[in-house]
Amino acid sequence: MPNANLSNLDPTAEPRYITTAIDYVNAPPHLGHAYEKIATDAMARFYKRMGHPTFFLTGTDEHGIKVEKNAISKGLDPKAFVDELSQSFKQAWQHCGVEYDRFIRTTDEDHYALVAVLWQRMLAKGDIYKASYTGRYCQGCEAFLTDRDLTEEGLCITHQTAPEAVEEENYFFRLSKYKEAIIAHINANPTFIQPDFRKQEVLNMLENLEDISVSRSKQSVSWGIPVPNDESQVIYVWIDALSNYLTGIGYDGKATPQFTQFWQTPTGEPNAIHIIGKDILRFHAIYWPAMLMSAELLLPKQIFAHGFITLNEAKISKSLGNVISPFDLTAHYQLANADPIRYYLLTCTQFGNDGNFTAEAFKLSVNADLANNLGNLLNRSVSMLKKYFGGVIPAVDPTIVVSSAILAELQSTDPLHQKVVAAYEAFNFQQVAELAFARVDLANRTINDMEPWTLYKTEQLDLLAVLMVSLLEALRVVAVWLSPMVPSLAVGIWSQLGLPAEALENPKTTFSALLTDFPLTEGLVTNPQGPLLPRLESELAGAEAKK
RNA sequence: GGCAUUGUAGCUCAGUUGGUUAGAGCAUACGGUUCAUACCCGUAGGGUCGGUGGUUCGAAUCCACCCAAUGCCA
Repeated sequence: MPNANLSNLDPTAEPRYITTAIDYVNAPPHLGHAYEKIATDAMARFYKRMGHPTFFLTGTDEHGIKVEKNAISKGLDPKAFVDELSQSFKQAWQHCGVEYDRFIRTTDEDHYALVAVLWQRMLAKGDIYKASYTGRYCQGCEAFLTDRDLTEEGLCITHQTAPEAVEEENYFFRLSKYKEAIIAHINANPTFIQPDFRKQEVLNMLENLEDISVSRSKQSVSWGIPVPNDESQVIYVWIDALSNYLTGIGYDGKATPQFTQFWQTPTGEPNAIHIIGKDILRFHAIYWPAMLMSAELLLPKQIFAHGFITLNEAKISKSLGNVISPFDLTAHYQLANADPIRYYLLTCTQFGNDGNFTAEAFKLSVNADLANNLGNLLNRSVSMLKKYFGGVIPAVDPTIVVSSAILAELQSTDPLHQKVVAAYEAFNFQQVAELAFARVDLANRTINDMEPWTLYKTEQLDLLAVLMVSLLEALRVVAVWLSPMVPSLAVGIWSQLGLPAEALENPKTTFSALLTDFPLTEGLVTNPQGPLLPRLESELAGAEAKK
């Protein structure tokens, strides 16, 4: 039995609770949804490799008028409708190698229970009160519209008409009460909101803060969690959706062990890291902390607002008809797995800024880095080992490594490993790749400089052996470093090196274990399997053609 | 209109507290190599660091103003 107190003594045992936003199940997942899940997955994998007890939550947001309308228009019960769509998100994440610890749905039973508990606690605190609300009512929908249901021009998406202002009685949350406390918290915790420039935006938003409506009448929206003790009202999106982070970590209103470990720690040290899109920063940086303060719970450690992925510089949207799914891309390029997509999305931009996907840039990036530099290095290295040493790791003379600075560097992990870790900690996937590929480049350069084919012909087998092992060692380590970003490719490298792929495949095997416990020892039989990743030659025929 | 962010080679970006000839990757041209996925290695061209004016012995780096793009707020 692990002892919670003992584990607290080890800094690497500090828990990490990392979450994505939950996606609204109105349409199937596309590249934009995938971007956030992949980045969060890479971070979760990184934390696990660092030895942190880590919990990675993602899921779907399933209530609201839009889902209700869509279900009805398809002749489906809302639950049946969301069951299907939610499933499509799960499948997409499996396809993308996104390995979450829980997939939460706002229609989950335990979530209904927690939302009711939370509501009553906020109510008891005096933070929820009834008042009249002026909503935007659409005649066509026969319902009040939310921000989600409106176009950028403020028109109803389904009917393209302007909604009329109608008054109804709703419950309100005393958001304004927490204004000063939130400002103080943001100022006292400089990394609470990331990237830095978003912090000022939030402080700006806080200047004019009003209470928010947190319920709707049942006549306007029936598909939602009912307000406790008031059958006429349904809980509106904020409390329902944001509290998924509490349900997801096993909170039921009482201090469960999991909740105590990952959220409400005895030390008061927060662990939760919310990865969200920049469009919902307001709700996470203001509404959510206020709700948590009201419920007297700890605030998250950090809220990271990432940018959007555009497609040929255009926003991905159904109305533009440029929606591409991860499935479309892997099918089109006949990819064995989604790692090339993961690699491109993670490195095409600094995490936090917007990124752009184009077929050309995708092809260049994947071919140059993954196929040419990395894949070809593996291929040429294991091929030479086969040719020169029958594919078996030879004995090496340790004095040769010491006397050759280049070979020593190829086999070293310090200080590069520390830099890789620092880059991950900073969500800087670009830099992780840059550092890993510096090692790949060094290996390729060394091959050219030392000409192993000449060493073979001139029978300098001792030096040749050290060179070959140094090259394979560089590959072994690069695979470890890149494994949070491109897990399948990393496993492919280890498998060709004859190393136990299942050790690398297991997200909980730590960096230190991977680096030290699985050396390339004399007699190890490698397993050449041809190119790690074929070069992408085909052009993306166009989103519309793929549908 | 208010508050911010960004503007560095064809493209994507690094440039720490101001200090030697402004860097990387990709792309382009030429050369080399042959173990390898027409790969890899090397060399070269290419930038008045958005503009103007200041501070300084010295500014991409600090200050002021202006221009452009973007985000949030109103």
